[in-house]
Amino acid sequence: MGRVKLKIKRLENLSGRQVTYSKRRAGILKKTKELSILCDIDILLLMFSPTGKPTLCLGEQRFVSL
Amino acid sequence: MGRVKLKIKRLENLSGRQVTYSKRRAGILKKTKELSILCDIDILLLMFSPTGKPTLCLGEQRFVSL
DNA sequence: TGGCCTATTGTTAGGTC
DNA sequence: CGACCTAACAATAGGCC
Repeated sequence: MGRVKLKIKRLENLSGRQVTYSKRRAGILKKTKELSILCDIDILLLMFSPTGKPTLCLGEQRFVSL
Repeated sequence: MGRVKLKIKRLENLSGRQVTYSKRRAGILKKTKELSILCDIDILLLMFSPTGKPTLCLGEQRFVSL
């Protein structure tokens, strides 16, 4: 999606990785929460930003960025 | 998306939850892998199906359904 | 359950502030 | 870094096998 189609390979630019990370992280967190509610299931999601900052998501609970 | 807009609330029908789980799980797993590759980061995703079957995904590695 | 199909709605790249 | 905008492209609900 987006104005241009991205090839799924490592983005060479750090700032580009951070911007893409922030945007896509929001989308994945949203889908994760929706799935946990729709299907009434447990989901654990832990990811680290390109600079190492962790984000933890436990189902429909508010996600925690440490 | 889809033919009809779904309200984000628990699906009352078990078979419906399983079908939705299967379809959306595939989408989330895809996005998780893309993000780990694009941004060169670590991601851990663990989720349980409506019947309790776990799926573990570690970044770009092939996901493991136990 | 899983794959295919397609109308519809959702996500996001690039840019600006 | 986050919020907002919007054109493009992607995910998916429902249906059928």
